[in-house]
Amino acid sequence: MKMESNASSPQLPDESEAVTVTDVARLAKVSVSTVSRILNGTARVSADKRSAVEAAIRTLSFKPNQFARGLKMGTTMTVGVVTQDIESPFFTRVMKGVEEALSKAGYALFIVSGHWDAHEEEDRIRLLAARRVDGIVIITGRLEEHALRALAQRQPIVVAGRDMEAHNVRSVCYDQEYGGFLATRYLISMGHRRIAFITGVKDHPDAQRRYAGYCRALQEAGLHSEDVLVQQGDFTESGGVLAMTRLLDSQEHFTAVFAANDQTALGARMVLHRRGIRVPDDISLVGFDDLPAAAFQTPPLTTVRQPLFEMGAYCGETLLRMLGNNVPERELPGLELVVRDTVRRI
Amino acid sequence: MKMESNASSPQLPDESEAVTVTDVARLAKVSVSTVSRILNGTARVSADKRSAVEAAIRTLSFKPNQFARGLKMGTTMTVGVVTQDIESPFFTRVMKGVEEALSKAGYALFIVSGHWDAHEEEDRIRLLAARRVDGIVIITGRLEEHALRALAQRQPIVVAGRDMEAHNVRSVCYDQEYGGFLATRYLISMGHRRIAFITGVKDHPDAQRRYAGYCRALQEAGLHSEDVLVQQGDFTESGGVLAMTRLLDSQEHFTAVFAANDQTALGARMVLHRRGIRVPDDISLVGFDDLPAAAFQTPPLTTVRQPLFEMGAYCGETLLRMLGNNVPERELPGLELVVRDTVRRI
DNA sequence: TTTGTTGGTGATAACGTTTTCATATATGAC
DNA sequence: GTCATATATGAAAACGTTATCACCAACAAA
Repeated sequence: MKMESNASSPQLPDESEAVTVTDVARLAKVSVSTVSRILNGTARVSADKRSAVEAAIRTLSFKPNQFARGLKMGTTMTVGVVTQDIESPFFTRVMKGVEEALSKAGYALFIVSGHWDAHEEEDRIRLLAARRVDGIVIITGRLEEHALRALAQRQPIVVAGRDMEAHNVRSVCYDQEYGGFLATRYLISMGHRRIAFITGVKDHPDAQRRYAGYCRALQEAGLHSEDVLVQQGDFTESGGVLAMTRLLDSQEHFTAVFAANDQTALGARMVLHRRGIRVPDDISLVGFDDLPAAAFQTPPLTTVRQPLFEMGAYCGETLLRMLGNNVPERELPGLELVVRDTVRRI
Repeated sequence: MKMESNASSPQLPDESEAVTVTDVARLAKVSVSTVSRILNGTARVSADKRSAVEAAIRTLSFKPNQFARGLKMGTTMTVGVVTQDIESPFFTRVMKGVEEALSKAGYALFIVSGHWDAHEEEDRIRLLAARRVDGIVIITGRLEEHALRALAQRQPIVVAGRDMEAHNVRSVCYDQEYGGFLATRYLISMGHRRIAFITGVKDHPDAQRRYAGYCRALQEAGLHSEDVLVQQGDFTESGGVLAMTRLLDSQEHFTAVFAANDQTALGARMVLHRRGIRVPDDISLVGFDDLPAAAFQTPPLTTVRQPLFEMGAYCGETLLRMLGNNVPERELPGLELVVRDTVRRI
């Protein structure tokens, strides 16, 4: 059966459906110009012709060919979204915000993934450019600033999770240092003194800033950070598993762990459970991001909330404005500590 | 600053970059036909002209306009993917598989979301059709079969998580009834007799099939399903919370819960934790899907694994074949029980 | 020399829109 | 009744590609 249908259709199923404005015009007994005018509301036409055309459009179920339109108008009503991992809850949360803002305005989204590889990322962005997208939203990419600047000559770019200003480039980001500070200060306020830290991806700006916040909070409390309590993670669950294992095996004493993001915290949490160490009774844990899943952990995870969805929506709306749409600027909520059940007072 | 740049650019940043084949032809001192021939390898051209054209393309950094090409050729090298929730781990796992298969073959992905609303879903699919995508992958949509059949006249469709056969339509799905059976039989084999079930979205075929499997396993063991132990869920965490709460409040006795998917299980798990009920010591729990997060729950969740990524890749490759590409057929692994730590023998 | 057969090339006609320009008709002012 | 002025319409020219056709060499076969 599969073979049969496979062989039988050398893909011309739509040939019967090649309905164009000319067909509509012919059926409605008007010129193509008139049809186009009605389609775009670009001039007034008499009521009778209008209804005739609308009827024709309906009976033929005509949809204007976006390619022809894009070719003629130079605008594609399409924007590209660049992510690193189409599956990561962090990225999808932001993407959902972007989608919300843009699809409402009639834009379609090309979603491409750089898979954390700068080379692949650049490649994908080129693909977007070749498809003449009207704009691009990049979610914490790995591209250099100058590359971004060059890209921005073709179409406006908004980048989330980075701080840069250039012609045709806007950016949104939260104060990651402050977030790290917030989490650590909270742990200190709950009586913790020896606080371990599991870092994010090496060299990633966000990871570095959160670490800086951790250090500052320690310092302001008269404590000092100890290298032996800082372990390298990579923003993934399994990275958290590895780091937590090293921490435990080091035999160092600590009463709390601050993980650079929620996924890392989840990995760490699992190792603790495996070893029979209770959270928060034996060790306290705080994460970062407040992913939707954080609230459903056992126990629910205390974490620093980044309004990711709002950030995505903000990006989308900013792009819309750069594209000439009139969208009001959105108030962006800040970082905020969400206290749940993984920290104990000692 | 924002105002300034906002006002200054009524979006014509690429006007300087409007380089076409004509420009290339002029610079290389050949005709546009020759340029096109070189671009597509559609006929042989002399070596000297070829190198001249290639040099021109490089110096102008020319990228053929996909719109013009699409208009002329009727093929867009674009496929649409329709999901219900761009953020749900279930959908993103499948999507990642689709992306893997298709982007490798040079296709770009339009990703749209129906938000669980049949009306919106149809609307989005129309949008895809207007953009003349070469094919569509639908992940467990809500559309009626006849609507799908109509859509398939325009372009080939592959639908994941449904079982239907039609002209220009392929489908992949797992035996959900068997999955439900597998989970329930396992619980029975571990000595459980009173097993609660939290269902999925009402009327959703998968949800119904899993329930059927649950009933069959019970029956084959000489037990019978009791309505009071079956609670309505909706495939989300909060649905699981609600259902579990009702179950507990009903004062019915049961020793195990089978949740219609992992997200539901997570919600249920949280309620149990809140009430001080231990898993698996007091109550056993099994989920469905084996989402990446399931392994990182505490304790790690016993569940029925659906190879979602593989299913997505299979869909992508099937579509590729329907589009005339020569891709070998992939062996699709079946459902499988993944035993972790949330079920206790009694 | 004539005739056919290549292999390489350039004009030019599509593809399906939107937009400009010109034209016909109706409306009013003198 | 003539002239200006809207108002509605259609013909035709883009947009940037690819594909068809026709052409011109060059060369082999007669």
